[in-house]
Amino acid sequence: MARLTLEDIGRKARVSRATVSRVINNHPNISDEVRERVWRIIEETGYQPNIAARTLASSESRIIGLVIPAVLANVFSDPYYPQLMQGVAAACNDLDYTLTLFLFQTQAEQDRAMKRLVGNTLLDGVMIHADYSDPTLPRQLARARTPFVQIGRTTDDQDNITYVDTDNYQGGYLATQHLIAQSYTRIAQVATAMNMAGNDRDRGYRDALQENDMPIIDDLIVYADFSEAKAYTMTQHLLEHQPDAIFCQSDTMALGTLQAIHDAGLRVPNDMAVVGFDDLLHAALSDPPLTTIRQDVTGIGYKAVELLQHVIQSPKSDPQHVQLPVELIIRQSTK
Amino acid sequence: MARLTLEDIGRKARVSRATVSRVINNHPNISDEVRERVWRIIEETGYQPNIAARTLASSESRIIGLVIPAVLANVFSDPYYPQLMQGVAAACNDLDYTLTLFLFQTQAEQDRAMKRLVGNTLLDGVMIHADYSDPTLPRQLARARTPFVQIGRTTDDQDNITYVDTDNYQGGYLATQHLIAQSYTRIAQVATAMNMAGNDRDRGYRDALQENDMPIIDDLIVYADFSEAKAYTMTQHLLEHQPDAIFCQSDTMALGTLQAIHDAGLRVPNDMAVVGFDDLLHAALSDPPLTTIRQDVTGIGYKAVELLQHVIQSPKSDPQHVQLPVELIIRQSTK
DNA sequence: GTGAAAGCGCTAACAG
DNA sequence: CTGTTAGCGCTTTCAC
Repeated sequence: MARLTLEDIGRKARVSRATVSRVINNHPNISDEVRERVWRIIEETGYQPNIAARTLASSESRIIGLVIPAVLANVFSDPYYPQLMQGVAAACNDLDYTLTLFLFQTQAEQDRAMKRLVGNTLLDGVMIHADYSDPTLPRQLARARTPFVQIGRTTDDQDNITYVDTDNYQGGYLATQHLIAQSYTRIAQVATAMNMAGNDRDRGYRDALQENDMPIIDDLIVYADFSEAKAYTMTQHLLEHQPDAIFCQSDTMALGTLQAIHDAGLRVPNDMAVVGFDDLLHAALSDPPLTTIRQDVTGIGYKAVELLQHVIQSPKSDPQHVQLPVELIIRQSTK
Repeated sequence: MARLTLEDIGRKARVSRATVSRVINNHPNISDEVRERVWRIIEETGYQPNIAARTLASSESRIIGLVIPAVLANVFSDPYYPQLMQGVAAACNDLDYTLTLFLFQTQAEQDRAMKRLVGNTLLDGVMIHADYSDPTLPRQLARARTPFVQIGRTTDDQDNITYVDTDNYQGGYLATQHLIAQSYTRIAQVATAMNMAGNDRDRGYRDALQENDMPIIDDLIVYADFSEAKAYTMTQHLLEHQPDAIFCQSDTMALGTLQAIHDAGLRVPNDMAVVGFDDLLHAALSDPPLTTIRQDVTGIGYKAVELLQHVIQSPKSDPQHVQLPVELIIRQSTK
């Protein structure tokens, strides 16, 4: 059987195609009787509107895209992305959007697919996952007037862009404050460079120290680009300067740090406290279980869709900047 | 500026809209001169065809869907899904499909969204991730004549359905054969029930034993529904029957098994060998690193798209059943 | 409150 | 080889 059209439903319900369309789209000014009759036929027949036709006529598809750029896709084994996508998917289900996923592993792949993305009349809008410092995609989208929101930030100026992000500053601050409260005095940091999340966490760390009149000691700050191996090495350097606590900007790095401390013959938390960031990975399973900053990744995904919906509906409204709260999770790696 | 249409390009290139369409769709019988002129204008203007219009006119969208049903989404913290999606995404990029993702967490969510999926004129086809025994979705899709392929299998009869799957049988066989080759004689199994993957792995286990004239001992087979905790408990029972090796149907369960063995005061691999399955999770990081069966999850995702493309292009052709090879990865949990 | 009719931008015969 | 024309199935004025 060929697929039903509005015309067919109209015929069966003895009304015009236009009326059926109105019923489906909940227009006012339809008599209850007709409305009911039409809905009954629709249910009976299992009629489904043709989305392409609807999109063509109304230039609204209720399809949105999630873009995960090449640089980031490598990290995809991390539970971060699955969680993010769960949040995005949940919001799409709730708000009746269909989700398209653009996942790139190489820059070449991304460039090739960019066209499908940027000039795309099919998507009502897109969410792009941004970190590190490449603002190309956001710029292209802005130029093409495609509504979009950013998840995370680039180091670029972001004032005119709507984004959701974890409150990284607060995370760094809380972690450090917690260590200070436990009377640690030489609080080191395993940081990351060249990304906004890291910058913000670092600012939180510094502000917490300063507010407590504690010095910021350059020797107690090392950079480890998010990898466990690098964190291991850098922690070894750190130990020469005798910290009594270490704030790691990610749980993955904290694992390397824990290992380095262990291999140096020191005990956590007795000789050295460690705080991580994320509470995604093995934080609870590490030895000892890691005190860390939990970020609400699912919430970020959900919020991104809500923001995008807003941008789609009111393209002229002011850009919004949402920071989702973080939470200090105290386990056994600090006293 | 309003978006360009075929008509606009035609005007600029001094040809009809139909000709432009032909150029874009690589039709033969276009003079090289016109072809070149049209392409130049397209490049210059950055023209992008309207996908909705194209879909409406041709009833082909080059959009496909990936469905991950409710039961499975809970397990989403597992790196299995990210890897699968990487494969799917890579294939979509290569084959020029746009990917839509349907990710459900609850049955209610799924039911509500089902309509968007099943009668959907927008999707050329869908891949559904199937395991456990719910054949509802495949049936609905078949009824709606939506081209689809299955990733994994249900316990339902699947002869008339195209699917990709890991060669689970071979995995169970290889794992067991490896243990036999190492001269273990009382080889136990931590299995899972009610799912095809588990059934197949179990068959491989049994066949390997039988081919080597070794008895299948019921007391040496326990069931642990994929969870680490359950595996821990069941392994404790197992130990009463003095196995000298244990094949676990997943790495996650193997972690529980390792723990139980450790807590019983036994050493791996000296007192007891352990083989896992997946090589996804913490297999290489466990203590000791786990001998396991590696499955090519990314490959599964990639293959699923290729199969779907085939089904879309030749709906009448015979269903295909693809089993991807597995690989025995030997680490320190076996001698 | 409902119908008629004009398009949305494209593809695909059918002519020539 | 290229242009003309008729839809694809829907939304949306504009009448009544």
